[in-house]
Amino acid sequence: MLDIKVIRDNPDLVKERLAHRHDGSADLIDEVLACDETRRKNETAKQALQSERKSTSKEIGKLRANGEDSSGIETEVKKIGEQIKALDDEGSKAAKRQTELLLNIPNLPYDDCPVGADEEANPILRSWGEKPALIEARDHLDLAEDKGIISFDDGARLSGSGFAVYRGEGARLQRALIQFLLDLQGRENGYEEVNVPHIIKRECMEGTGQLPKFEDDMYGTENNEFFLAPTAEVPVTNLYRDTLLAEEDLPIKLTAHTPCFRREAGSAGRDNRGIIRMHQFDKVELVQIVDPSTSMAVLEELTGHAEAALQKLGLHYQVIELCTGDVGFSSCKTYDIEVWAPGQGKYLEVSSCSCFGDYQARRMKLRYKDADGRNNFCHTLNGSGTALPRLLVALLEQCQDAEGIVHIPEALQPYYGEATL
RNA sequence: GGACCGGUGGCUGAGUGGUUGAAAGCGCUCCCCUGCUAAGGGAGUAUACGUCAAAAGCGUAUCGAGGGUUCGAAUCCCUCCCGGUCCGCCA
Repeated sequence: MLDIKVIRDNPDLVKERLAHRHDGSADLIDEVLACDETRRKNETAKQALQSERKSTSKEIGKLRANGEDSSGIETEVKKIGEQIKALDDEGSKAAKRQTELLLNIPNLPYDDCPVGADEEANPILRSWGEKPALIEARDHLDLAEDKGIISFDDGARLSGSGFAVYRGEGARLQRALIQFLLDLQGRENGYEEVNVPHIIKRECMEGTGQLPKFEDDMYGTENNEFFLAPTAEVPVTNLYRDTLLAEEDLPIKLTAHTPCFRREAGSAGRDNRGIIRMHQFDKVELVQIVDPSTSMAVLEELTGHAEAALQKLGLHYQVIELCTGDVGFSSCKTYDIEVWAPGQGKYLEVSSCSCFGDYQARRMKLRYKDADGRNNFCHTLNGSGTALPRLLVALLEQCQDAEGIVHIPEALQPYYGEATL
């Protein structure tokens, strides 16, 4: 969440930056400030009374020890106690409201973030590779059906729409991609591979900013105490929730393969052909926890690591930057990597590489002690590894030949074991 | 799931209602002494928030978490969480 001190000190700047998001969040700032003021006023008054109670209570102790009468002071202190309680109630009401508001206010877009209203305004930064020359690219659904590798009927039988079953070579191909990605990021790029629970506590979801704002998009269990992870970013980043790191521990680099579960409420019909948008999909994630001074450089590095996977596979892609109106709730700066899907005739987002600044770190109390012994909030970065279904779409559609044979990229062959599918 | 025992500062560990934010030891930091493969002496050693232009200072809170009792709680009561051990169950 945003630092209340920053809001307090630069309310106009905060409002101006939030206004670029076009989501109404800037309007909440005045109420936050009002709560903050009430809270602090009450706290100061309360502390003065507590101080009085403390010293007077000690007097009582002395009087009693000497066998003297203390009933007069006792009623006095009791009154102070009641006043304290009243102030406390009012103060904590303001504090609660303040937190509630802050949890619903998004991160400030970084100051070099391109200003724009929506995704139409996202600039394309670069592209890599060439669109494969194909007279008529077949859709991944055609290819998958022909080869019998992905079944939506099976998925529907088990779980309904939005679920798929990968069979035979399809299951194996996806597994090969996962291992390829984990080895690339783990062994070559120096990330620690972790295997984490997929069912996680509410506080984890709040830590990384999925809750309370996006509760409807999550699968919950048991009175919404637990949630199915919508992305590995949640459990992986929360590994360090409420911890104090040493400066030399940074950066922490983690990679994980997990399934991701999303309700995708309200997104029916949008980009959802085939396996492009699923309720459950696999992903290989990258997370770095870094010293704030390095976070922008790390974002570039992280994006490079995600790009490296596509380059090794020889898949054509482009990198765009999200403008202020499109950048995610917790993110202050985001690059999206979009891979070319000829069967769809468009680019598909496979990786979203974001810097969250200290926004998540504040929510989850993730700090480090610097060389001067001061505690600071870390910056968290999440270079979304790669969404497997979309990668699979791109691979099938880009690597097909005129006969519908899919030529497995060389880098993947050791994992898949065949040259064609 | 059941039973019992625990959860105190970086660590070990005192402390069962009144100057205890917390003894002692260890560790760590700084200083002093000492010419030698070591020892001794001294000082310091949590975090958050509030107050302040800021630092210092001051104040408040924090002894797993949250409630309660009380003039006053690490200490008593309730709920929950976590750990250990034993039993049951189990991929």
